[in-house]
Amino acid sequence: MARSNDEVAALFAEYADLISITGGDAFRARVYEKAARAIGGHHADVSGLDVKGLQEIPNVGKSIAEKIVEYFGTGQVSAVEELRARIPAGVRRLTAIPTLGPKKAMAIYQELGISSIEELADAIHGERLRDLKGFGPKTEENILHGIALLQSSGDRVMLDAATDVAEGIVAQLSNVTGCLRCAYAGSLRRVRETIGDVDVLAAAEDSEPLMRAFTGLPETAEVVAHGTTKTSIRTTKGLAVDLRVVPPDSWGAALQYFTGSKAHNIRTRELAVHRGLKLSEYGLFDVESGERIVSATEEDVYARLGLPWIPPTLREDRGEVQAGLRGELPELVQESDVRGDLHTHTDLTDGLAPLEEMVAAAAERGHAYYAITDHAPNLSMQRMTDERMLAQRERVRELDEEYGRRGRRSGMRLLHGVELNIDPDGEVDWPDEFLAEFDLCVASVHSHFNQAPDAMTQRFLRACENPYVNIIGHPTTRIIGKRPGVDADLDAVFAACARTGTALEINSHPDRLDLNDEHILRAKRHGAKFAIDSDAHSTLHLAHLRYGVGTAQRGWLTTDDVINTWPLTRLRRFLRKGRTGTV
DNA sequence: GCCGTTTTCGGCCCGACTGTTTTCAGTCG
Repeated sequence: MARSNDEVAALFAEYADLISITGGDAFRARVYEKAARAIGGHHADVSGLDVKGLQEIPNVGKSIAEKIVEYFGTGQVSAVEELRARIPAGVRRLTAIPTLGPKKAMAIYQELGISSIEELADAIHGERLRDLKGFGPKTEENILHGIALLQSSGDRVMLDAATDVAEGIVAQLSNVTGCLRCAYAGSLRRVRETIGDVDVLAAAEDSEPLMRAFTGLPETAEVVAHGTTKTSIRTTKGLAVDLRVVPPDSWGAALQYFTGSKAHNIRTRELAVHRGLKLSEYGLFDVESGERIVSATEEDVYARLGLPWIPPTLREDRGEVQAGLRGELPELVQESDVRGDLHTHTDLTDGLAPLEEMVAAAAERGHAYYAITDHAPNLSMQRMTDERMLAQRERVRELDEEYGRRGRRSGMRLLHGVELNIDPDGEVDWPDEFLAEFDLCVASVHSHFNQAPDAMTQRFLRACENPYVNIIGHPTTRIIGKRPGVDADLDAVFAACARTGTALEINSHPDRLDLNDEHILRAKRHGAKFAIDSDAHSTLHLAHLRYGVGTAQRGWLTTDDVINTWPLTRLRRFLRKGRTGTV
């Protein structure tokens, strides 16, 4: 939808980086960063706006508006091109390494001529970096660690980026004449947190028109391999996409095969062997006669193996086949089960949209309830005060009345909450009296990520014991490919959450997905409850919930585990926690 | 380069942490 917004946002983010790297005005760089964020999160497509309309977007003034118009008119922005000409693209790539910012990247480039991560690693191993002013052995160590972290996510892309590409391609191929079915399979269909390449599957009698359409897609930058059953391309953004075309009657077996996981497929093939059958991407066959028994739908294939259809998010060989055989597959939580979002921001702190716009967008999504949880004062960069928070609450109450009046079907109730900061001792921003007035409190770690494990564990336990803390936000604080999760005794934390009635968040932002599937499985065994939240900082982020739901499914969660699938009365009871009569 | 209950110029988020330095620069959230 807002694809051109993303293009412009990426361009200005790059421009901001280039300004920083070349030692330009830091304030100017920040303005472009802010504009990039605002444009990326803007609801309307910027390609259709004129200079005047563009200037209505916060942090977009005359100069930036004109650059946007220039971009859509000429395909580039001359100011950006000038800086690009001065700095190799690889230098900017260096700043993706954690602990390596624009100043160090420029020093490395100017002094040693290094403009790629590989060259940098070589220079460190050759001990050439430590001669530079401001660089020492520890810096080298940190950079190497950062490179390892960066490469641990490899060439994998985030879930949202891969989903956008895959859905776009599926939509285009579905329109090709002769295409009977088209869907993406692979790790994307299983909603893994990062995606290596996208597998698209199509059913047709004749593969030729589909293959031709595929290699001719606007997003196709390079055709890596081209055949009648399989074609591989690389998109303009560098993502590898495979298209496989199968005969219509093989659809189910092929979809099952290409969805994986490998471990799940091995398990299902074993099951087939035990029954004198053979399972491949072409179908389920009788070994004796060689005759194909079923292959048209996944349901047929699973049923013939004595299994119910297994949701793709469970197909990781984590006991789903055994559970299926016993008829004990969980009834997984679905996106449509989610009644409300319990962690969202507005422009009162670091969100992009005003309260009214966020609430309207939430209502548009059909939520039955919605919580506003802006940051609290201890995250000093957010400039929150008691007065601002109370004024926001007034406005939330008014809006609640307005939206609540729309009745049971289309009405939405608003909760006024807060995202508290859990300090190194496990304390939060406000005293009990003030906290008691919120409808709910999310509490999260935002700093001091490197505390010793014992201290970190105590910090979380203390927060859980707080009778006003309802949800631990993005519990491990990891950022995929950038920052590992905190080191704490998570089992102790999960047990404390279960004991105290504190929910664990499944933060749906594609860069976080925190808790992840494995943590969810562990926490569920402790009896903890969960909240699937968007942590939206713009109206567009509200849609991220789908990724949180997918992650929850990978953790085998049902609606009983997820507090924001519950009716409001049951949710409110949970939010009262242990505090009734204790204060 | 943007913005305005500190308002059309002069600020702009700010404090902590780290590693490199002998008083600070760079990075991060």
